[in-house]
Amino acid sequence: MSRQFNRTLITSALPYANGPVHIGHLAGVYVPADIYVRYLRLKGEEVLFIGGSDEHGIPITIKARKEGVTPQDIVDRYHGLIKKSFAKFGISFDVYSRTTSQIHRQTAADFFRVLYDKGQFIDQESKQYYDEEAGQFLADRYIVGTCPICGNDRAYGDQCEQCGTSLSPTELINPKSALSGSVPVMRKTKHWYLPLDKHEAWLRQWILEDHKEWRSNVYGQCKSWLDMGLQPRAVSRDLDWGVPVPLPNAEGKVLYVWFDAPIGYISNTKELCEKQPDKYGDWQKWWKDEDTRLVHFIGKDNIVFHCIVFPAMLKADGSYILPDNVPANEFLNLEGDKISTSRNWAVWLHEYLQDFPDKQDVLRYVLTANAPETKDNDFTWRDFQARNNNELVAIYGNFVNRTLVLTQKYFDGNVPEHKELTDYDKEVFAEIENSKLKIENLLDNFKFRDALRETMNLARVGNKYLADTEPWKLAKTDMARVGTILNVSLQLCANLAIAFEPFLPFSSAKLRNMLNI
RNA sequence: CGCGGAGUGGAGCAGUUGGUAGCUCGUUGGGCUCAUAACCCAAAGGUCGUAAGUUCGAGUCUUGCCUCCGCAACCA
Repeated sequence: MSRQFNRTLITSALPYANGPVHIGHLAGVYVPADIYVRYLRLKGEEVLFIGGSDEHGIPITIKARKEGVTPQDIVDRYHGLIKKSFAKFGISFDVYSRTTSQIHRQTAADFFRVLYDKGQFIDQESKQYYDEEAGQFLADRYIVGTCPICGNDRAYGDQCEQCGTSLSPTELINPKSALSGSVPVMRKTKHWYLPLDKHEAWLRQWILEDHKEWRSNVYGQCKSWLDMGLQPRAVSRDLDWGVPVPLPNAEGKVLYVWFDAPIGYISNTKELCEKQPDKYGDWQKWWKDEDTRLVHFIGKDNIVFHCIVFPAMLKADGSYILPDNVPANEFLNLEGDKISTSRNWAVWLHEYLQDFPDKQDVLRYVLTANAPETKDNDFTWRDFQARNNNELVAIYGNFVNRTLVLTQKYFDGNVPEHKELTDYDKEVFAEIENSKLKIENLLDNFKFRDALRETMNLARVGNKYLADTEPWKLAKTDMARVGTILNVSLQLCANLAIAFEPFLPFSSAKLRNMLNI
């Protein structure tokens, strides 16, 4: 865990391209990932930040069917919107691509083929409901019927939401397809499975023994799965939207999105490296060199896929490195209610950008200060306003403003030289150095909320310094001392611009511009 | 049914191996006036979801229960 690496590969969960992205996505995954990446870049480390849209899977086909357009239309629309939203918020991906790209389809198919040739899959026939009208097999979720326990007539094939009972589709009374409303029939189908049970032993050692430092939510979830015993997991689906299974006699079969999507991290890396080999080098050094540190930023709903399934896939191939950490966040609620795309209960990023143009840093600040790192948190507009007014503007903004105004007033905007330093002045510099160490330590441990608070404390030091030294009074008697005080304050501002850069990149750019650094 | 995470002053969060409960915001009072909806100082405010247990002593350990979120292997 404390070993040294030469470079870091950061991935952030691929957002599913069936809708726009909202503040929950930002708070849970993209802002923390971006802070971490910017921090590593500031330290001069070699780092790559991978993002992209997840564009396959059943829900996209259903949305397309509903709207009477093609799945490609749907993902084109949302991929564009999502990519633009992230760019506007300063999420500094080195690449943001998509799983419908040619290079991804090839990479995913090759990945499957390698595992197949190595005998890493088992295949198995099963019976499954088929919608003859829609012409496709139905996932449990898309079969609706009456719950045999409570009589709810809107129970799903996997679960009744009214009584909470988990069901199998065959238990439903009067099952109907959620797609067409027709009565589904049973059909035989064949699928390939990744036998996770065969990977259990090393997963157990790797996670439970070698990665005790993972966050408690992540570690606990993994332990739970391992203790229950892993089962083979299907990696293909009967669908016409996805990466075709690269085998003869596999018509109508595509790779399961959860097999396909994480490979997107690899194909997007490949795409970037092949486009700019001089800058990024060979993609394989990022995925197959033991000196590379791999970190996945995700939400809590993705833990099992990133900690168990994807590592098992990588291990089954044998030539890949495994993630060193998976800092998963919990969820963000909105005004006391869970965020929901289907109920349209969310703050959509593209709408925020319209309502609050050039206020990206404010949202980045609020979402980090209240990040759901250990439990679900609530986002409220009241809190948003309070944090902006009372913290961001009042503490940080005001300190910078005070310093600049005083410098303008007494030294025509030129940086005054400092004379002899008092103990207090030296204390301020010591405080800067001390904060730097603390902030770095917190960021190294993915404690972004605490790191931001510590950074804000440094701005507090500045306000207190001005209040205590009172340069506006000294201006009448001792201009040299005033110069020293402002010199110290300006240096503090410069350090704040750097310390805040990972959190508030737009503000820092502005401040550096003002300070001419 | 099961498994994981969480439940700490008005709000949001910390609380390392058990030993007088901390931080930010808000509130109240004071100071200051260079400053952007200011800043600085001080105070009030919590028997740590609940019931029991272990202990000289528990927010911190054990057990039961309640609430919220996630997972539960074909939603992503």
